[in-house]
Amino acid sequence: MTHILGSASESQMFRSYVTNDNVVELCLTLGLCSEGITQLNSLMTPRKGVKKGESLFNQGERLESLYAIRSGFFKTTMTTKEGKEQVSGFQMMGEMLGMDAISTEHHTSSAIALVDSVVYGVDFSQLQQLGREFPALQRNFMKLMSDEIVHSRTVLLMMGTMNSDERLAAFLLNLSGRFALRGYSPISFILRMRREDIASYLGLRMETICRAVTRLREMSLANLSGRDVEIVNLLGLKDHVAGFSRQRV
Amino acid sequence: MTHILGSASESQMFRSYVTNDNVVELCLTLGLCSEGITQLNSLMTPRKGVKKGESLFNQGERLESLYAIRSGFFKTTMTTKEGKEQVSGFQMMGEMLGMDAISTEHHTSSAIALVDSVVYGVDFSQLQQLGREFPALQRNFMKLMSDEIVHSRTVLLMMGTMNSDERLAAFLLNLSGRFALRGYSPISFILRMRREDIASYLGLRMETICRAVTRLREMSLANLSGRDVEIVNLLGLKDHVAGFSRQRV
DNA sequence: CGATTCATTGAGCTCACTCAACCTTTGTGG
DNA sequence: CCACAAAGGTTGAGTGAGCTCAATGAATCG
Repeated sequence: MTHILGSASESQMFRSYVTNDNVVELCLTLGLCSEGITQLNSLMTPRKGVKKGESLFNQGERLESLYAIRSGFFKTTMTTKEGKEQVSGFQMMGEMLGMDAISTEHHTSSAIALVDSVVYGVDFSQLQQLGREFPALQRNFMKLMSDEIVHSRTVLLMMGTMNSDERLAAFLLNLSGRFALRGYSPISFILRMRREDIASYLGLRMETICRAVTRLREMSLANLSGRDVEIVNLLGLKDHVAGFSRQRV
Repeated sequence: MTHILGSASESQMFRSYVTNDNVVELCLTLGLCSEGITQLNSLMTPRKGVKKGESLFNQGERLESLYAIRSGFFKTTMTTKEGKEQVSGFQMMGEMLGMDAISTEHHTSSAIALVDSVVYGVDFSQLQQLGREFPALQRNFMKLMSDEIVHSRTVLLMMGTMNSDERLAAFLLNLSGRFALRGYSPISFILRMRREDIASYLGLRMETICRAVTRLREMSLANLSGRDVEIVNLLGLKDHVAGFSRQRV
C-alpha cells in the first residue's frame, strides 16, 4: 500500500487533491506546474469501477497498468502454493496499487475491492516518459515507492516486536491517521475488512483479534462494535503502542 | 535489501558485473549503452571502506548518498524508542543500500558492516539526472525499488505463515540463491551474521534459531556448524519451505 | 426470512519464549 | 604464543501467548 502519513510533502499533495478533486494529483503531481498536471491527466485511462469482492488484478498477471484509487477500499493478498492467503496491505482513496509489479512486470499480489470502488489506470511507461519531462513527478513517484519500502519494514518491525494488543492498536492508529489526512474523523470510522483480513495482515488469528478487541475495550482505549470503531483514548492508544507511535505503522 | 534472485533482467545485470568488475553496473546499468556506463561511473564517489562493526549510515540521519556494495556484508536495523533492535535485512556485494530514505530524505534504518566492506556512494539527484538521459537506467532503478517492495512482502508472508524451521530454511535458501548468483557455491557458504541477527530478522529468538538448526540437521537437510553452512539436501529444503520455494524469500 | 458468512467466547494445547547453565569461539594484552 | 576475558552459541526445563477446535450469536444478503 502507499502511505501518505508522515511525509510533509505528501500532506501537501493531499491538500492539492482536496481542492481539485483529482486523484492522480494526490499521488503524483507534487511540485508539478499546471502544464504538467494537464498532461498527467491526459495520461490517465477512464475511470473504472470495481465491485465489492471483485479483483482489480491478480497475482501472476502481467502488469498492464498501475492504479490510483479514486474512491473505495482494497486489500492486497499473496497466496502460497498451498492456497494459504496472506493479506499484505489495505489501500484507500488516493493511494496507488500495483507498484510491486514493476520489478518483474508481473503482479506479485492480488488487489480485491472491499467495497464498490473506482480507480484510474495509470500507464507506467507513459508515466516514465512524462517523468522525464517533469523531474518533480519522477522524484515524487520514487518517493511513493520508497514509502512502500518504509511501510513494509515498519510492519516487519511490528511483527517482530509487538504483541497482539499492540499490533491491533498500531493498526487502528494507522487507519486513524490516514482517515484524518482525508478529512474524516480520526476517532470514529468504519472498518471495511473482516476480522480475518486484519488477523492475516497482523500475522495473527481471527480469534486473537477478537480477544485483542475485548482487551482494548477493557482498557478504555477503543470500542469496536462489529466494524464500527470509536477510539476512546487516542493518546492512550499511542502510548500503548510505545515506540511505534511516531512511525507510520 | 535489494534482491537479485528471480528476475531475469537482474541475472543479466549480474553477468555484466562479473565480466567488468563494476558494481554499479550490477545495480543499475541494465540496458545502458557504453556512453551511459561511462557517465554512470563518473557519478560514483570514490570507494569507501567500512570496518566490521561500523555503520555506513544511521537511522534518522539525512540522506546524503545511496550506496552500492562493492564487497562485504551488511545488516540493516531499525530501533524502537525503547531501544529494541529489529534487523530488517542483510545486504551483500552488488546490492544497494539507502533506498528507504528516498521517501523522507532521512534514513529509517541503520546499515552496519558485518565484515570489513567497501562501498561506492551514488548521488541520488545526479542519478535522477542521468536517469532522464538514459531511460533504461531510470527504469532499472525503479525495478530495484520494486524488488525491495516485493521482498519485504515476501518476508511478511513468511512471518505470517511459517513456523521456525520453515523460516530458517527459507532464509538459508535465500542466501544460497544469492551466493549462487555471484558465482559462489549455493550449498556451502559462511554466515556473516550472529544467530541473534538471524533471529531478529525472522521474528524469532536466538534460542529458537539454535533449535531450528538442530532440527534441520536431524532432518538431514542442512548442517550448520557455527557460521559454516552445508546444505545437504537442497531439494528437500525447498520442499520443506513448501509454497515459498519459487518465491524470493 | 432463511441461508450464509462473519464475529465472539470458552477450553485445552502447542510452539516459541524466558531463564539459566554451560560450552565454544574470538580477540587481546602480557 | 598463551591465557584469559568477552562475546557468541547450544541445550534443558518450565511457562505463557497465541493457536486450534468447537459452540453459539450477530450481521448480511439473496
